[in-house]
Amino acid sequence: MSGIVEKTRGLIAGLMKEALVSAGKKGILPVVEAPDFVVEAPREKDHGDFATNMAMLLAKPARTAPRKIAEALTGELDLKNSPVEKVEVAGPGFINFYLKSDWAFAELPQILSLNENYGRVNIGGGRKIQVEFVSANPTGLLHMGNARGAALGDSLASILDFAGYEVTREFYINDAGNQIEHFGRSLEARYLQLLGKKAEVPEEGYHGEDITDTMRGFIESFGDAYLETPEGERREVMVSYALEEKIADIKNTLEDFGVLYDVWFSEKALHRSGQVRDAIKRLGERGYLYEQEDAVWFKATDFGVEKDEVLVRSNGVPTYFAADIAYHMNKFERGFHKVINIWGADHHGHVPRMKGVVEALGYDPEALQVILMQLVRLYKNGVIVRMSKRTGQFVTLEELLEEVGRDVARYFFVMRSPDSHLEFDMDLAKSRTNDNPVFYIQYAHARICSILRQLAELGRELPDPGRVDYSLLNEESELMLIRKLAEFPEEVAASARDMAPHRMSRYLHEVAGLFHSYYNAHRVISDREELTDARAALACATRTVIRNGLRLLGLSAPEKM
RNA sequence: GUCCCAGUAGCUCAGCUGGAUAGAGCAACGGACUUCUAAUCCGUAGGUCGGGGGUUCGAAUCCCUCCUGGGACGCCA
Repeated sequence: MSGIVEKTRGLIAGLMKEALVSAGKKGILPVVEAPDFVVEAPREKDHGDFATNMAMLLAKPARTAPRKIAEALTGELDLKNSPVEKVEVAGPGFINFYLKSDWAFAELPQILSLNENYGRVNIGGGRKIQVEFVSANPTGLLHMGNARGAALGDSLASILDFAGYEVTREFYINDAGNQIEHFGRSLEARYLQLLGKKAEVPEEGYHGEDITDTMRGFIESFGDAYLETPEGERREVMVSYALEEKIADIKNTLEDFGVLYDVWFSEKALHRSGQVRDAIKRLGERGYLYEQEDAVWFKATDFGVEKDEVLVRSNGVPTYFAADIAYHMNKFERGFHKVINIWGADHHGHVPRMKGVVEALGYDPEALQVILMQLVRLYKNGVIVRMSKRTGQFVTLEELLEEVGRDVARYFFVMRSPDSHLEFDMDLAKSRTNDNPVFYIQYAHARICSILRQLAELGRELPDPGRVDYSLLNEESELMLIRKLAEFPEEVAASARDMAPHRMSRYLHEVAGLFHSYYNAHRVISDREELTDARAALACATRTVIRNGLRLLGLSAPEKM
């Protein structure tokens, strides 16, 4: 399950701990607890394959200069039966480990035999985890911000799944509340207008062309049958007709984007089933509610939030917040070990009070993790495109997919940290040239496929991974590539731990880069049969890692470009 | 006014649970296609890590403060 890099790291950490104990016993160093040291790959290749900062961390508790400690520790290291070739003390007190060049070879047959499962790790231990993302208002089309959330959430879910969690992808449908009221009035107005009556879309309503389109379809089915129907009833019919259509559209668009949900959760259902009422009741029983000016308030200030929050308005209608509380109570009742929400940064004020609610309900607030993404700025022809809902002017996910395609769109959204304001350069995204970073990775994959095709044409079968002489892979670029490939399982674990898909996109870019360099310097297919076998195995392993990584990001791995 | 995010090469961004000489892509400049796909590679150049203080063996990373940009502060969602 764990790769050679992790094993070796653990082995070195073990050796260091033993050396520390040994030095303590002999009185070379004071007896001290092992500090929280790291064993990591140094940036500089000259600093060895692994390095540890243990000696520097011991300086204070052992009251000794770090270099002196390092010398003492290296003297106690028992390197028999280990892949370590040489150890050096360097810099302010680092201990650098230089390994035998074949130390990572064992990973290659692992990659080849595990194939599409290579990189799976088990930090999740099968625990249930939920990722709720997009959850856009079902009253309109998906915009660039939703698209970012979709790419991010889906990739994160895939990564968590690969890291050993049981993942549920969920979309919360806001099909109740005020905006549905506005939605209904907007639909009604368009309906009346289309039938030649006088009507106005309310100021706070929905002015987009899509609303009109929807009502055109409605009229095709029902004609003017609802002209005389009482307003309330009429709007209800229209809302339910339009929601069905809108939600289907959203679902389809997301599917085109490669995003499939396990659960579509209706807000309205929370109200109908009484869960909103139950959640409020539970908060009341636990003493976190009070009444003031006919409204029911949640004591958010008990949880360090600036202000208390209204749950039930003075007119008796629960707020959005109340429904959200019921929703989260429902999530935790379903037994999720962790609940991840992906929200736009404009909702950041909602985070502390939501965590407060989770605690008030009796759950661990840390079990709720919110990833806030900053806004997307769209550039077209070098200028920023202002997107505004009021004017109905924004680039939809549908349009984006038409213009740049799924792979490019998804890659652009996950190549940046959610914390950064994402600059989406439409011209760059549309370019089919080497400016576009997406193809760099895919091209490496396609190149490998091409090599393997040629081998097949030559009638050469891929060697049995167990029978390859990997020691023939002794070029510098080969060793670097192997090492990078071997880091894949750790990269999966780190991406899951940090909830950071952009780590994966960067990693894949590095793998592709190492392969491209290698490709340009050395030929895989040669007349040396053994060498060809070894290099073909390496190429094949590279393809596996790239393919698995691309899959986690929801990108295709083309065999030809 | 309070809070959140960001400020790192000309541009877009990594790195931020403190570690060695701060990285990548693009753009610029100079090279490499009779050889497995040049959507590639090799090389050169490019930096007061927003400013200032502090913490310590060591700070892009932690703390304080100021500046700039974006966002949030509703009985909206």
